[in-house]
Amino acid sequence: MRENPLEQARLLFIRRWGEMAASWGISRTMAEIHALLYLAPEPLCTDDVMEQLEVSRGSASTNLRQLENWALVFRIHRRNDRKEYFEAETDVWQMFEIIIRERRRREVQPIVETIERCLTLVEDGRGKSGAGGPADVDAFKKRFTEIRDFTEAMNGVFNLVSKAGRLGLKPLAKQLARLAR
Amino acid sequence: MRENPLEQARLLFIRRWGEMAASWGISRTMAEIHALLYLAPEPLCTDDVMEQLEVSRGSASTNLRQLENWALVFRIHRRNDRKEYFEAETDVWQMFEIIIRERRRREVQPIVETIERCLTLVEDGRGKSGAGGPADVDAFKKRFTEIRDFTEAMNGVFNLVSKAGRLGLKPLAKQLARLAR
DNA sequence: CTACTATTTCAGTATCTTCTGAAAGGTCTA
DNA sequence: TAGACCTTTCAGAAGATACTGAAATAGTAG
Repeated sequence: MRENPLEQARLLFIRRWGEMAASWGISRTMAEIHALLYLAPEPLCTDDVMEQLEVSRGSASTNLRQLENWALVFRIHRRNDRKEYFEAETDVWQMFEIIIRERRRREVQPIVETIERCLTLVEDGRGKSGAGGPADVDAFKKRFTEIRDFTEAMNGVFNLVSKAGRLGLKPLAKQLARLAR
Repeated sequence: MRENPLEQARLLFIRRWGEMAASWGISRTMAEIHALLYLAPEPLCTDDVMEQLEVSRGSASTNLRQLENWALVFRIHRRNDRKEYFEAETDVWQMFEIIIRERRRREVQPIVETIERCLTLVEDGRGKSGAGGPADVDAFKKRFTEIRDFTEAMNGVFNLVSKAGRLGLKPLAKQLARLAR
């Protein structure tokens, strides 16, 4: 079984998916479970996950719950079976949209708000005593403004790619042209 | 000094920038140093960094070195001064390009190569004994192919945004239209 | 060459994250 | 209501990451 090429591919992918996620600040085990389910031809139960990835019941439960909260994994109930089964979202563009939307909300929004606040503070500082000259104020304002403009542009790009990316480059170009008008 | 609005903005931004980076798998201190230098009106030396962020000499040295390796920070030498000073890249789009290019190389490329390898393995598995039916082979192939197509599309988007993003949406649309043709 | 100044390295430590395993909690059936 | 079965929770353990502080290294001027 282990030297079966399909099985090799499966294990290799799961391992690397976990490593990539880990380097982007997502728990390795959570990503491995996601990969396992992404490749599974049918829903798996908690014990399947525990067995295949060699993790404890607690870890499997917690990580499956998190994946469910992200809407990357769905809980499936079967008649005459008390167990819960899990199935992954398999639309890659949908996965992308979910991940970007959530991470933006949790991990980018705070800095965006902070920058707005900083711009307000900088304006407050203009002409205040001990605040450095107007040159300093302008320098700060420039730096903050540049970051804000960048985040706004990226925001637009991601929204667009989420919406039109799956359709290919042509519709993406069309949408973008409309936005740029 | 602490209640100076400019100073408040500076400290707030440095703190948040570090937090955001930490949640994306980049060392908090490294990001704080980067933010400190990004806002500094002129180059700072190691002792400035140690003092302002309250970190040890070892940490300052290591993190500055890393930022230099990323080309997000430059080392400056002054005549009649043995000390080294540091200055940040201040072009936000350039920062973006550097970060994406490096992280792609280090943390995305491995999974891309793995997927290619998986697709090869899957083809090897076709018709092999114990490998599951052709239906299984096709299912695996589909999942891997979808991820590969996605990564290729994203690759294109990032290259494009790196090149044309700073120019605004219009040139971006123009470039994209050319690509899509 | 020596003294002086600045930078790098690294073993030990601290901190943060994630996992484990077992107990507690839920839910269904007889 | 008891018993079977499954899931969740959480205190303690393990592991990963990053920091500290001091010794080693490197470079420069006299």
